[in-house]
Amino acid sequence: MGRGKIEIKLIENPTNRQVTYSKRRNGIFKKAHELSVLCDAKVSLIMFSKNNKMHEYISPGLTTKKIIDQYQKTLGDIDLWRSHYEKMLENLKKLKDINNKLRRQIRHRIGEGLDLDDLSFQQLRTLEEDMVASIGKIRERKFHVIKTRTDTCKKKVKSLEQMNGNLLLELKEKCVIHPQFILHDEGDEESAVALANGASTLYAFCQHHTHLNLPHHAEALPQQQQPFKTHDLRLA
Amino acid sequence: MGRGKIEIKLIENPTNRQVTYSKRRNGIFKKAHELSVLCDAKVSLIMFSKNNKMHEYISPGLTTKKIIDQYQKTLGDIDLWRSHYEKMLENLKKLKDINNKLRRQIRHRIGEGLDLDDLSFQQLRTLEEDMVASIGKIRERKFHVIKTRTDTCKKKVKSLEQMNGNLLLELKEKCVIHPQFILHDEGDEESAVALANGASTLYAFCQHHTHLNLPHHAEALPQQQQPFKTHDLRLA
DNA sequence: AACTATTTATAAGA
DNA sequence: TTCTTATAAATAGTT
Repeated sequence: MGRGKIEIKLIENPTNRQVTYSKRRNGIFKKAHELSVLCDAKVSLIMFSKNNKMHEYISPGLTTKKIIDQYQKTLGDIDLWRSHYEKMLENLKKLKDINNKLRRQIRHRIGEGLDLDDLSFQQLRTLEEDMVASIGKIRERKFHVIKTRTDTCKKKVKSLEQMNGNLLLELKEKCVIHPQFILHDEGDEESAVALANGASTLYAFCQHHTHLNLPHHAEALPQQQQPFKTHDLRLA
Repeated sequence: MGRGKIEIKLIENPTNRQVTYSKRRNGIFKKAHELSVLCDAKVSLIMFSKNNKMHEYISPGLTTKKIIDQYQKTLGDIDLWRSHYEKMLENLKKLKDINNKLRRQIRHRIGEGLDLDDLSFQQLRTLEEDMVASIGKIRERKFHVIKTRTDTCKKKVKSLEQMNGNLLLELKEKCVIHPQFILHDEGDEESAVALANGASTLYAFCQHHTHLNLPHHAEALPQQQQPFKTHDLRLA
């Protein structure tokens, strides 16, 4: 169809080839569209020119993805992507199931009414026993934590007592050698002595530093270790 | 191009449509092939007829997969598949995270040593309090279950006692009116009396029927209600 | 890109 | 479906 008949073989002249590509591409797109409309067919036409420029036609109301999906469905399960995709879907489903089971288990352990309803008596007993054992372990750990912190605190108190005692002695010595260093504010010296004796103000420091949140009345107690001991008992 | 000009709109007559589809499909395939050869283009042409019959043309030496891959590469990240795929990967990751958190929560509640290590003292206390409360709820439920079963069992015992009493009376009456019905086997009559008195054999039935799994020594107890009561206490 | 002589595609009919 | 054929449409070569 043209001034002369042509042989169907590669057009060597690049310009000619490009022109022909352009013309025929339009022709084929037009025909694809006519086919879509006339026969209500789904058509996907993708092409790449020799210089890899892409052009596509797709029937109205469709996406290339839809066509390709249908294509792959038609060809069957050879498609790698699809199987990969479906494996992921399966995986997703499994994870969701496991999640639900875990949630249910937690709700059982929390003791949520509706969820306990589907446990048998025997299951309830087992659950209870489990939980008692678990609480035991948690308490053990709790005691371990508080023991460690108490010990650390005690050590700090001792070292501070020591340090303060030493400072006090040094201060007194200095006062003897250089009387001009004697403090005029008696209050200051009193508190220094108090510190050296391991007074309760040290507890305030200790509490603040370790975030133990002891009950307030504990600050008034004179003995060093008692607050922790009573606290321990209260928690047990 | 034909005997008459046609309007480009759906061909209503199915036969005509099918014929046109067939002819034009061949035409378009021929053109696609000519384009491939003349211009060394890569062409993928996939179509589905109205009745979903598939036909495809692909340039010589290519596969549809190759074309589709190139198509997706060209479209780059707009690609629906890829984004879908990546969304799924994200989803998968999230689910796994949730899973791990749930597992960790359970391990905390079970009291697994290594996992308790990363809880603070305050967290341990809260966890312990939670668990005590949960155990309370579980016990409540357990008591409710056993109460229901005990009640049901009691009712059954009563109704069976009643029934057996009645049967025994009826039997005795029959023996008076029709002496030929007197049983020759004394054992049978004895067990009938025993049943009427609500003997322990009823417990055997009751236990089997309700799956209470009472401790064996309970069968020897003479009082009706004691087994349940002691069981209750033992569990509490 | 536009023109146009020719080839090609195809609608309708058989 | 396939063949035929009149006619519409596409396009090769030219401008």
